[in-house]
Amino acid sequence: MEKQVTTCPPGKLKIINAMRSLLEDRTFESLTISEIAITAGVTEGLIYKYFKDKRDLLHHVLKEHYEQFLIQIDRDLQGIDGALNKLKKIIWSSIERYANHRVFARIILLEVRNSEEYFQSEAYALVRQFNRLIIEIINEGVADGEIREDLPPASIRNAIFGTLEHSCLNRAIFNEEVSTNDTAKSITELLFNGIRR
Amino acid sequence: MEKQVTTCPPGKLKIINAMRSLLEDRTFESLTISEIAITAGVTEGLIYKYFKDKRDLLHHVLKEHYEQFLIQIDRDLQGIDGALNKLKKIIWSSIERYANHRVFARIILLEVRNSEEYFQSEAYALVRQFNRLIIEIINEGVADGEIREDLPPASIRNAIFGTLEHSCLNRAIFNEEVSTNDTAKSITELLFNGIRR
DNA sequence: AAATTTAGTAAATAAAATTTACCTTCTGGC
DNA sequence: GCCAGAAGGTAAATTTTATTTACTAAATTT
Repeated sequence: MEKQVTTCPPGKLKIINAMRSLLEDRTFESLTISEIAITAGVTEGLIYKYFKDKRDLLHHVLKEHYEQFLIQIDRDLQGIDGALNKLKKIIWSSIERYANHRVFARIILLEVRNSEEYFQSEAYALVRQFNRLIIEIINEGVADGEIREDLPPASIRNAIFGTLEHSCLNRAIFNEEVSTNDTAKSITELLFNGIRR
Repeated sequence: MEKQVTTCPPGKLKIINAMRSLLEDRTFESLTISEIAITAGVTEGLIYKYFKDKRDLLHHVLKEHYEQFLIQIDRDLQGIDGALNKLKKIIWSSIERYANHRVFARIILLEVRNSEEYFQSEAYALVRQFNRLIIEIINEGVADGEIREDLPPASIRNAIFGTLEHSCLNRAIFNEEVSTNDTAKSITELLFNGIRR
């Protein structure tokens, strides 16, 4: 009956927040455990109490971000009908997320995919979940005749993800501005109707 | 008058080859200088004689790969007319390169973009050069009426690069097979004509 | 033939990550 | 009311890696 949330110990929270804040303008590799500990105001040992290693902490931060992202996507999709409309909304929401959460964008686009452990992490499980959602929507669109049936759904998903990510790469790397509405509009237009005149 | 090639010292060559070969099935982060030196059959110090640090060596390997890639692209484009035909060929050539040169794909898709130094490297200068080529072709296509003029060229480029890269990500990460012809065909179809039925 | 550069080694140093041993406080069961 | 053990935390040692330094020996230049 009780709220079984097992509230996060303050030290752990401080570590996570320090990591988030340091990643705001530093690369993962350039951060040291000592630096993270100092920023968090805890000792280095405590980091290893809560996380297997530096990467595990990174994956944890990503997981929290991704959970928020999925919750928002879920909301955003409420009441939207039709596969293309759903994809359009997902494109918009994703851009919006990358544009306004640079740490999230940097972690997922630049920092995690180069390690094997990531693909065993809970964060990656969430990514796969999002992937499945997209594939479902594409299949729905093909079934309804909204989407061409001569393209492999995986290709369509790759195009959507790839275009989205590449469009936000300069934001993640160089901190360039991204106009969510304009970018989402161009991408949607492009992917839905093609570049051919 | 002489051939001014300043032939590469054998030790340097051995280091580069060791790096290439280790990256075949290991991530950059997981490699140690000591391991690279042993594989190359040289001492650790020699690596620092020729390269600023571990990353500098990585960038050098990428640069060599990218040079080969650009030479091949140049050849592949010979005699091809029309912006869409050129883009089609570039898509095919890129997929082919990623599919058959996994180390190249891994380095550029997974290992370099997370460091600031990369964007100062000679390797990145080559990437920008390729980028400009694509933009030129897109502009040519718009001018000729082959490509829609209502989409920003940068968006089109992002879509092409992004889709290409995402289509080869599973190849780079999980060593999954990629059929160059099928993949190139789907991507081209998709980007040229859109996913809408 | 002296002077300098080039290719290379071996050992020291520095910088990180990770582990270990320990201390305190709180909590549930007797 | 108390005590065993878990939970939160520290401080210092250890290990692992990257990087630097000081030094040969051969080749090249002058």
